[in-house]
Amino acid sequence: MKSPSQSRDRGIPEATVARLPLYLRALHGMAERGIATVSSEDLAVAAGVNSAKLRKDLSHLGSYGTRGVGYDVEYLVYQISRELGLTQDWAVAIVGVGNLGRALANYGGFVSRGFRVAALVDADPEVVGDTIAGLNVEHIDELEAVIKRRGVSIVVLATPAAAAQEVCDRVISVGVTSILNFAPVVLSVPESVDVRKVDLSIELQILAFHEQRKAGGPLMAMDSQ
Amino acid sequence: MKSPSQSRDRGIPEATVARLPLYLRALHGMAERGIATVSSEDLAVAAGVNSAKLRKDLSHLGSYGTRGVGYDVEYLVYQISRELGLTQDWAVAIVGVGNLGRALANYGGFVSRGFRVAALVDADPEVVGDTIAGLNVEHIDELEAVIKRRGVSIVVLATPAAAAQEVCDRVISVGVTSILNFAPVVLSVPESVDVRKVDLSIELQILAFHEQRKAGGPLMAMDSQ
DNA sequence: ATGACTTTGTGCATCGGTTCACAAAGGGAT
DNA sequence: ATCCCTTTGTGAACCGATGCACAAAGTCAT
Repeated sequence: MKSPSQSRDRGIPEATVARLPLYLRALHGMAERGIATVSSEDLAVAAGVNSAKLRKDLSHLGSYGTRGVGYDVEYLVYQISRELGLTQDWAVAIVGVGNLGRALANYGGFVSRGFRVAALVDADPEVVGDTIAGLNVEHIDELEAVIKRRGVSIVVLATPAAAAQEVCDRVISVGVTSILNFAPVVLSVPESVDVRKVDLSIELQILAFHEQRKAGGPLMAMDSQ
Repeated sequence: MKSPSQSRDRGIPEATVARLPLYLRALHGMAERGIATVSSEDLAVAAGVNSAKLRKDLSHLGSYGTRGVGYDVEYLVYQISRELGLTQDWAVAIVGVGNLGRALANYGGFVSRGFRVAALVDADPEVVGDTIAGLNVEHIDELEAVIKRRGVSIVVLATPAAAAQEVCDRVISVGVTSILNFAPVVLSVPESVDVRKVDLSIELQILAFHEQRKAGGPLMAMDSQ
């Protein structure tokens, strides 16, 4: 039984959660430029959203602004970081060290946000043993052992589509409950496991849809295929 | 036929558009396995959505199913492809040939969907002139010329954050209206330009949020699994 | 202190999207 | 043809998210 409760409501809407990292990014930029205080209007512009939405989002975390003044940049950075769980350090494993896996391993954006690439794993004997981004690539046979040994709690799947489900099952079997999937397949996982997916070709297809509409529109019979 | 305009209702909801590529992927898999006909229930499972949603989505394109039977796989592939604009070929330019740009250039998922990487562009003299994925890397000074010469209509930004807005402005100046942005910045563009963004670290942050909550939020309730 | 001014936090109307649940439409058997 | 079975397509209720608009709460100047 969950009462509305007078304290912090822990039921933060998904849509809000998805925008918090955006605010955080904008705030980091401001902190770097020495801005101490920011209004919802300015922060909204920097994050590319509208100010009412931003205020409502922040209000889900608590009442951290000062009326007539705005938000303290440092303080807000801390509050959002804490809410997102970025005040602790997360060990991430990347499985699949092809072009994409390599790019992810070298991507600076992770480290700067409390994420630490703690392991690289691949099946190809050609790359196992290589050092990428300062890390030794380990063999897929070691997958479970590596995950346990390094305390990995988030796994990034950058394998070929055909291998993704099996790797997924295996990491779940050793307790991983958060997966970021780049393979173009629908993973089937238990309820308790969180999967987010990024499909590069899907994004392009959505762009193509809109582009087509702009270029031709409904009554454009150029489609003489 | 229908009241307003006799043609297909062109107002397809965004949420539906975003799922069409998912259905398409599932259908391609089925076609390969020789499945001729599929029910909304089976297709929904394959695409990872619920069947009512799938039927409503498809109903926006038209009435392509047969009651009591299901959908013809080949026919549905064609209809969705056409709707998404994948029956034509799209020339894509990738700007920024770092780790990520390279990964994208080599990513097979594009080609297989009517997208053709038509140009690679970078600012670093070290990589300009290299051949990657069978393409010559051209200098950023040539950006506008290359885009016009190759008929590029979709640009993928894989540059450092600091360079993204300038490149964005320049490609827009030569008529590009669809941009896929991997740089962690909010691009400012005219109304008429479509930007989709993929931010790898944002996805991880969302996972971290949920992971933290699972692991025991502020007041851990410890329910007995 | 007081009043003018700024900006937050939120109640409320609205909108788009999801899900339910069922009538309508087809196939196949007799 | 008629009946039964399957599955689509969709009206309608529901649900979460968005955006407006404003009272409440603070700052600053005098």
